[in-house]
Amino acid sequence: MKPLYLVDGSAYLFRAYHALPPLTRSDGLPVSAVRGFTAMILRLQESQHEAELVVIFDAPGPTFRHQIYPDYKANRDAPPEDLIPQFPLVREATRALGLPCIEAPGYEADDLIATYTRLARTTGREVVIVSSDKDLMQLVGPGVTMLDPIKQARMDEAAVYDKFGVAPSKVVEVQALAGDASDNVPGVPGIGVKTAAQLLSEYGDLDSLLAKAEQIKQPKRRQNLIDFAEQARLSRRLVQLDAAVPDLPALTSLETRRDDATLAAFLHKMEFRQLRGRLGLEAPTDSPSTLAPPAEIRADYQLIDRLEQLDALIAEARAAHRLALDVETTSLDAQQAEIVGIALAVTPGQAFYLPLSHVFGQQLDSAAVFARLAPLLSASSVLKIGHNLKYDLSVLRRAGLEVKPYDDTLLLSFVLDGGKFNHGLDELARRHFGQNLISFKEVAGSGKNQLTFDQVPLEAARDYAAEDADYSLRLWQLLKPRLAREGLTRVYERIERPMPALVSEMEQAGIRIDGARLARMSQDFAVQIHALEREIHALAGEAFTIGSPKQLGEILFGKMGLTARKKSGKTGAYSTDSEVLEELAAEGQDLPAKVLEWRTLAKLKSTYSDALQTQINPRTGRVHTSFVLTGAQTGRLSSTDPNVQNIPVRTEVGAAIREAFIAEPGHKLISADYSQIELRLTAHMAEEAALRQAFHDGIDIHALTASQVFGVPIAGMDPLVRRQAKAINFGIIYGISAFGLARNLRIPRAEAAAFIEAYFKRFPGIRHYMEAAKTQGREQGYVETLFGRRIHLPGFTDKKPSVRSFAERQAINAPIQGTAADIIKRAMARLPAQLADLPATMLLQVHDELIFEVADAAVEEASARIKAVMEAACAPVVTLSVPLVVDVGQGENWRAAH
DNA sequence: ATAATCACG
DNA sequence: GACGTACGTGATTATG
Repeated sequence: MKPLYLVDGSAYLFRAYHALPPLTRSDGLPVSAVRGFTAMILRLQESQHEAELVVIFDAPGPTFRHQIYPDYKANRDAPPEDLIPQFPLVREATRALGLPCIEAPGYEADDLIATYTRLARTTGREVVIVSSDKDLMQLVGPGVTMLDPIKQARMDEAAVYDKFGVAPSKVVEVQALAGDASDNVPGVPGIGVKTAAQLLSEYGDLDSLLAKAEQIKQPKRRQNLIDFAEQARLSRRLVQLDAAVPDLPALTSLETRRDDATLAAFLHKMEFRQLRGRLGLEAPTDSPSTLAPPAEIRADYQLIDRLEQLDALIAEARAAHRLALDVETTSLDAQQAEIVGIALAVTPGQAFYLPLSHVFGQQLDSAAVFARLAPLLSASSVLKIGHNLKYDLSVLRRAGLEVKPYDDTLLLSFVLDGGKFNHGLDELARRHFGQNLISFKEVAGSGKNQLTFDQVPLEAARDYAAEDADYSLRLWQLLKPRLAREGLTRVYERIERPMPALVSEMEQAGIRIDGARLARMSQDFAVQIHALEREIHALAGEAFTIGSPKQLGEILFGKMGLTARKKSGKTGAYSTDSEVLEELAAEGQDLPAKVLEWRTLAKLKSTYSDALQTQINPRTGRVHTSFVLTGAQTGRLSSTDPNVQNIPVRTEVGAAIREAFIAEPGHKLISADYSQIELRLTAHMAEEAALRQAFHDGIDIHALTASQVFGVPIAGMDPLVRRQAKAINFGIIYGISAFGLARNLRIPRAEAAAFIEAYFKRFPGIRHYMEAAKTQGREQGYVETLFGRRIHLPGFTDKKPSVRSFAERQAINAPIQGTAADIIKRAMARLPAQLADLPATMLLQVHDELIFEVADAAVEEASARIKAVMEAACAPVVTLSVPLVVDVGQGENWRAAH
C-alpha cells in the first residue's frame, strides 16, 4: 500500500496568499495563492513519487464547534477580498492535478484528516499529514507523521514532544489548558503551553488535574483552575478533532488520475506559463496563447542585383502602401556611417537585400538605386516601417534621401510595453514570434577581428539584413493594431512618432565646441591634479592609485585607522564615496579633503575637457550627440557619445566647461527651460489647492513649504530652513521616505519623519496622490502620465519586499517625470514648424531645457516664439491648474545662455 | 564584464 | 517586524 498523504488544502491556500506577492491573471483575476498552492502540490508530487495524495478543504459555513461555542474563531478577520475568488479556483486546481478533493459541511478539514488517518491506520497504512497546523499534531503517532513541504520539515512523536512537552495523545489537553489565541479557544487564564505540560505530567491528565485543583500551591493558578474548569473542558471539546466524520468517500474509492491535457488546459487558462513550461506541457492548440506560436515561420530572402527586380519591388510597395526597411552601414555612429546596403520587405516572410558597397560581389550602382528609391521613400501614400528609424533616417538623409511617412516599431513597442522588457528587434522577435534572429556577431565576428558590414559576404549579409526588415514588418502588423485597442494612439502619434525625424535633425546639427578652450582647461586641470597627487601621497606616506576606491579604502581605514562608515555594493568593500569623504574632511582630516578635490578635477578632465575634444567631428567642428528615444522608462530621452545631458553646472569650475559650448559667429545660443516643472505638475496632479495657489501667485515654492511645515514667516527666512524645505519638495517627487530625507539632510530619521508628517498635514492632497499612484501601480501593473503614457512596473509582483517598495516609489515618480517628458516632447514636435521661417535651429534637449542656435537678428523673435510654444505645450489635450513658466536666456555660450 | 563613483535633470 | 531605502540617466576608471 502506498503511504497516504493528507493535504490540508485550506491552510495552504491561506499560507500561500500571505507569503506570496500579489499576482493577477491578465484579466485582473487574483491568482497568487492558487499558483502557490499548485506549485506546492507539484513539488510534493515530484519529491514523493510513492505517495497517494488527497487534498482536504474546510467547507464553507459554521461547524459543530460554533454550536458548542459561538465565539469559536470569532477573532478572525473576514478573508481578504482578493482571496475569495481563489477558493473555488484552488478546488479546480486540485481536480486538474487529478487529485481527490474532499470537504464536508459542518466539519473542518482537520476533522476529515483525523477521520482518514484513523481509517488508514486500521489497515496499517502509513499516513503523512501535509500541514504545519499545530491542531493536527494530536494525530501524530506510530505510522503517522506530519510534513511541512515549504520548510521541508518532518514532524514525528519526538518533535511533537519537543513542541508541547507532552506526548501527542496529551496535546489536546495542553491546548485545552493553554487555549489558542488564533482560534479564539479560551483555555485557562495564566496558563501557557509550558505550565500546561508541567501540570499534566504531574497530575496525569486534565480530569485528574481539575479534580485535584485545590492541591496546587500557587494561589492565583489554583483559583483560575477552579474558576475556569468548565472553560477548560469546553476548550478540550473545541480542539479535540472528530475522527468519525460520517459519509466520507471510502479511501478505497479515491484515485489519482492525472491527465496532461486537463492540467495543461487549466495552467493555460490561469496563465501559469512557468509551471506549464516546467512540466513540459504544451499550451492547448485550440485557444490562442500570448506565447509565441510554435509553428515554423517560413522565410524567403533574396538578393537584388538587377534594376528590374528593384522596380518590381517598388511597384509592389506602392500597391501595398507599405515598405519595411533596414539600412546596413559601416558604423553604429550615424554621423560616420556609410551605407553598405538596404533591406526591404513588403510581405511578411519575404524580404530583399540590396547590396550597394560591399567589398566583394555583384552590386547595383548606388546612385541609380537612390534615384529610384527617393520618390518611394518620400511618397506620402507608402508607409515606411523600420526599427529604430532615427538611425536609418540620419544615414539616409546624409545620402540625400528623405523618409516619410513612417512608423517605428521600436517606439510602438516602447509605447505599448514600456517597462515590461527591452525593445531591441532581437528581443521582440524572440518574445512575440519565438524567433532567434541572426546576431551581428554571427555575420561579422567579434573583438578586434570584427568585420565592418561591407566586408561581410553577400549571402550572409542578405540573411541578416533581410531578416531585420522582415521582422520589423511582422512586428508592425502585430503592434500597430494594439495602439487603438489599448488607447495609446495619441501618445504614439503626438509624442513619439515625431521624434525620429526631429531628433535625427538635432543630432545632425550638433553643437559647436571651442576645442582650444577645452585644451587649455585640460592643461590647467593636469597641473592641479599633479600637485594634489603629490600632497595626497605625502599625507598617506606612500604612493598609491588615488582613483582606486579599493586602495584608497585601505589607506584611510587600514593604514590611517579611520573608522569606516559604510560598505559599498555587494562586494562589501569600504565605501569611499563623497558622502564618506566629506564626513571625514569635516572631522578635520586633510587627506580625504584633498582626495575630494582631486576627484572633482579628475572627473572634469577625463569626462569633459579631454573627452569632449575627442568627440568633435573634424568635418563639422561640432559635437553630435546621439539621443536614445527609449533611453528612460519614464519617456525621457537619454544622450550618449557624448552625453550632453550631464555637462557640469552646479559648481564654478564645472560650469566653466559650458563656456566651451558656443554659437557660430553671428549667432547666439538660446536656452529655454521649464521652471520647476515637476513640482508644478505635482501640485496639479495631487489637486493640492495651497500649492496651486502659490504657483499662480508666483510665490517662492520652497519658502512657502518651509513656512507651512516649520511655521516660520516667509519674509526674512533663514536660508538653511528654506534649503530643508527644498529637500522635502524634491523628496516628494521621488517617493519620499524618512530614511532618504534623513540621509539627504543629515538629520535623525525621527526628525525627518516628523517633517514629512507635518508636510502631509499641510498638503493632504500630496499624500492622497501618492497612495493613489501606489494603488494604481499595484492593481494595474502600470501607472500613467497626464497624456496617457503607460509605464509598466513589474516590480509590484516581485517576492522581495525591497523590490516592491522600489516599485512604489517609481509609481509615485514616473507619472510626474513622465508627464514632464511628454510636455517637452510635444513642444519639440511643434517647434520646427513654428521656427521654419527663422534662422533658428534646435540643437539639444536636457530634460526640461531646449538649446537653440539662432542668428543674432532673430534672437528676440525666436525667444518669444519658443517660450510661447513651450508654455502652451499641454494644449489642447490637458489643461493644467497651474501655469507653466519657461525662462529663456541667450548668450555666446551655453553658460551665458542658461 | 562589473563595480564604484560622480556628472546632470 | 521583514526588506532596504529618494526618481531618472551615462561615462570613466579600476579590477578581476
